[in-house]
Amino acid sequence: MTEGIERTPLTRDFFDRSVLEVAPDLLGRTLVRTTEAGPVEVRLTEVEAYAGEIDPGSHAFRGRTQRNHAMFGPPGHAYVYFTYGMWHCLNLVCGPEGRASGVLLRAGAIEAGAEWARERRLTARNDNELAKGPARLATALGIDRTLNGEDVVAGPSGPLSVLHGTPLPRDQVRSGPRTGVGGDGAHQPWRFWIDGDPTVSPYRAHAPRRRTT
DNA sequence: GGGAGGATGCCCT
DNA sequence: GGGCATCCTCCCG
Repeated sequence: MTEGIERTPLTRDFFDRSVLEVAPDLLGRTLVRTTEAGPVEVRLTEVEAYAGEIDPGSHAFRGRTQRNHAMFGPPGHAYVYFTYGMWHCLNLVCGPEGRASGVLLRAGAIEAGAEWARERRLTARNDNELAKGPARLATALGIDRTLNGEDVVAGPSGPLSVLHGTPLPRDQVRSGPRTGVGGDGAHQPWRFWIDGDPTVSPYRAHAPRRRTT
């Protein structure tokens, strides 16, 4: 049982950088969610960068609103949103403060507390599917809007924190277009994932929804 | 394994 | 009232 740097939290400075630096650097890091049920740990395998008010794909593109205000706050905090009437997704706010940039956590591998994750993700056919997709990741970790604005670098005793995890060789990082982003933001290669990892979610290009009667 | 379509509620215009 | 940084089921191969 080695107590090395792997188990120490990331610092505020880690997040106080450009989102395009932070996003790939989050791969391989450990996200810890602590509830009364027990802690669940996930090793991040897929993320997407959202560059705030200059990014047509970002929730902050049209400025500050009641929903997205957490993105405009200091880096190292959570931005949790509710979507499609059913799902939550988790972002980590990056610097500098006021730019409203953030990283969407899209997928990961459950490394501890899998029994709690399985209880929340009854439709998962195997453990690779527990956190394969942003809403699945949030569900597996029991994340909802009560965590919006939560400090994730305050320390491992909080409800949500990010640890150093295992360093990832740079040549294992791949990048490509973001999933589900259309319009002017569609072609930016701001999705990052670990090459060949079985927990990375399938890529789906943005498709406009057809009208339903 | 993959494409189509429905679910479902909140936010913003 | 339209659209959503999605997921699940059904159906086809």
